[in-house]
Amino acid sequence: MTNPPRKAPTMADVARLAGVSPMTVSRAFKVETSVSDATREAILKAADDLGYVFDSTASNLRSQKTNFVAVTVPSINNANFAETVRGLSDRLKPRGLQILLGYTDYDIAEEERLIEQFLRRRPEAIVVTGGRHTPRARRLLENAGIPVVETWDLPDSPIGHVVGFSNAGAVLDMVDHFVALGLTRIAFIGGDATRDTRGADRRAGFIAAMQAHGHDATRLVAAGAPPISMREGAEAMGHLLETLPDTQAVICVSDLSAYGALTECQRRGVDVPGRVLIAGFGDYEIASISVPPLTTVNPFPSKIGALTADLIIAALDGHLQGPQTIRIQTELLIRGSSQ
Amino acid sequence: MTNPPRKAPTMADVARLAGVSPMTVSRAFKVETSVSDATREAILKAADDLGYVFDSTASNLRSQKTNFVAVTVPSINNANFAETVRGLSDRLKPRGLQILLGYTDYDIAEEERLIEQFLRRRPEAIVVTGGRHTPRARRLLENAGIPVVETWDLPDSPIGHVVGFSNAGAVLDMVDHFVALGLTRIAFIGGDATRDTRGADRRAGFIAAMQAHGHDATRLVAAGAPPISMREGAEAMGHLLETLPDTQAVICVSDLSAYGALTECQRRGVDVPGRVLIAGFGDYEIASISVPPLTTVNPFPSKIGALTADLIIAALDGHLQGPQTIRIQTELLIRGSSQ
DNA sequence: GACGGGTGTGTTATCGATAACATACCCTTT
DNA sequence: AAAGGGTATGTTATCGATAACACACCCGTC
Repeated sequence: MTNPPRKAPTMADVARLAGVSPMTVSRAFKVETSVSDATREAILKAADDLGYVFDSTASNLRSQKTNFVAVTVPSINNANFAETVRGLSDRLKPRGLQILLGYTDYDIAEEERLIEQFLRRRPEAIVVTGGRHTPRARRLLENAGIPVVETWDLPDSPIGHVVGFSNAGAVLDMVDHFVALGLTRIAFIGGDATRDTRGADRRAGFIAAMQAHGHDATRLVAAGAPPISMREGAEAMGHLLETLPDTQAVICVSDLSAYGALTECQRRGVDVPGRVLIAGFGDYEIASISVPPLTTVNPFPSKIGALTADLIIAALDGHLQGPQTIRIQTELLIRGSSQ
Repeated sequence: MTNPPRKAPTMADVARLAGVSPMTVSRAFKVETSVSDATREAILKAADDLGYVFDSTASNLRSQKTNFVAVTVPSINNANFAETVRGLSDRLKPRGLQILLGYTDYDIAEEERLIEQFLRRRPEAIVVTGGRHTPRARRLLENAGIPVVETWDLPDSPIGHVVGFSNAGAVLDMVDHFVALGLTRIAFIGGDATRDTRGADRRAGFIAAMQAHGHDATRLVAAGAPPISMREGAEAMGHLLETLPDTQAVICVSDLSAYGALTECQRRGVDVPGRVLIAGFGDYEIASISVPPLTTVNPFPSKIGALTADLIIAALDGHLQGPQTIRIQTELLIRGSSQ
């Protein structure tokens, strides 16, 4: 926008100025290639003088390598997924791999579109969130010919690699905690099961656990379409307090809705944990800071990212025989909101 | 990873199967190109049968268009910046433009590296956060030959376009609010000025405003290196309450630290707003949900993104003569934490 | 001193799509 | 019926870097 639109210099221009062949220029821009120090220095100087900027698009085509890793997450505005992306990115960067990030808005049709877009860019690997996809998306991933990693879940029939945890299992632990406290009237606040599959798994885990204990598993509050955030949690809690005021404990699909629920109790003068116990999911920062702090589950989001990166690197190096499934052990964090 | 690693089919393969020339296949994959319905249908069918996936890398090189827009933000794990990215992305998507997102960790040296990486990929435009860059980064942007937009700030000497607001001005409004309430002992909690320049501008605005009113502008609590989040806000508030217990109001660099400060008061039994008033910045969701809700400033992050996208599209269409500066009007939101 | 191996550099062909140009055909207009 | 314009398709050359191969030179070894 700023400077005259003269045509950008190419390696050939740099080569001419430095008095070498284009191939030597190409080598000078890579690390660990055999170019003498003097030659490389002269080339980099020439490149700098010309204002040359390396052109990846040409490199990508010829070398059939883009150094992209495609990543799809449900939402970009979510601390949990952001931490996973950060974990991924930080560990891929030293390998020269760059993340191509997209969000699906919790919509598998949108995910399909995104996956197709991304595969056209010829990434070295692709990471998706969750194990539920459209049939076409699944086919695209299966035929992509690159490492595929499904995260944040343990799919029944994985496409390739998996780095995840049992959403249902984590909530089961949570229910056990409440039941051990002698509680029986426990509710679950979550979003539409059709969209957020991890949320749906958590709800399913809640129902299964309650039934296993022989307790009523019908105190389910639907908080609308994902993302379920603080406001939705507050509204759902208000609804719950009005319709089922004898509820003893509430498990929320995430810490954000749990925090919303907590504030709604505070606004209505309902003591937490005195009259109602509250728990969330995700170990967001708010959960450890709020007063009282929130009981939650830590799914180690950045660890998911880091292990996914390790898997990708191992796969690209050919160090993997078959598809790997890495199961993350979640941690139940009992805090003030439930004791 | 899943299927046999046979070589991926190209347009030539599709063309052969469909009985047309590669050029016609190319046309069939674009919208609004003259290909008969019958031919296009046959081509898409052939492509589907072969499992052909369009190869952008070749297209990018030949057409000299990548349809990338590069975007750098300080942190990916920040709701404000995430909303800006979302505003950008949602409006660029219909134009077929894809975002290449990277984060700098509030470090302009890292920003320089990122900008260089991104420019190698030949984006159509580049968006950066803030107006402070290394000299080399600035030079790279100036010579990139593509539209450049600086956001979230109003730089003194912009590189190209700007979509931002006055961070200092917004805090000035905030100080006026507190002074109008008759308060004089007002503190500011923020991070290291050297890294987060927007935070530094807010602090500078605080100092200038206090001095303009003739009040003491030295109640500055340093909360460490960015990102300054809830925990840092709580720690800083604890420090403040111990060292300057007569402080009447606290302005925090963001809502996250403001919320941390609020909870620290609650833990210590210090009434907000009874004994201390608190304000934040950014209008994060927590600010409207917390009890009491937080007084804050709405900088309209998604609007910044949307207007930036509009600017980019206009620039790419050649509808812009010179560099544009769009000034966002921030909104002061007076809430329970300060009244 | 002949040989083997490493290092630095050059030459040629190529990655896969598409811009630019060319052409054939059909339909309308006068 | 000839001219003009639009539509559908084909041909050729090219985007800019680099893989693959070739080769010259230097060093040490037996």
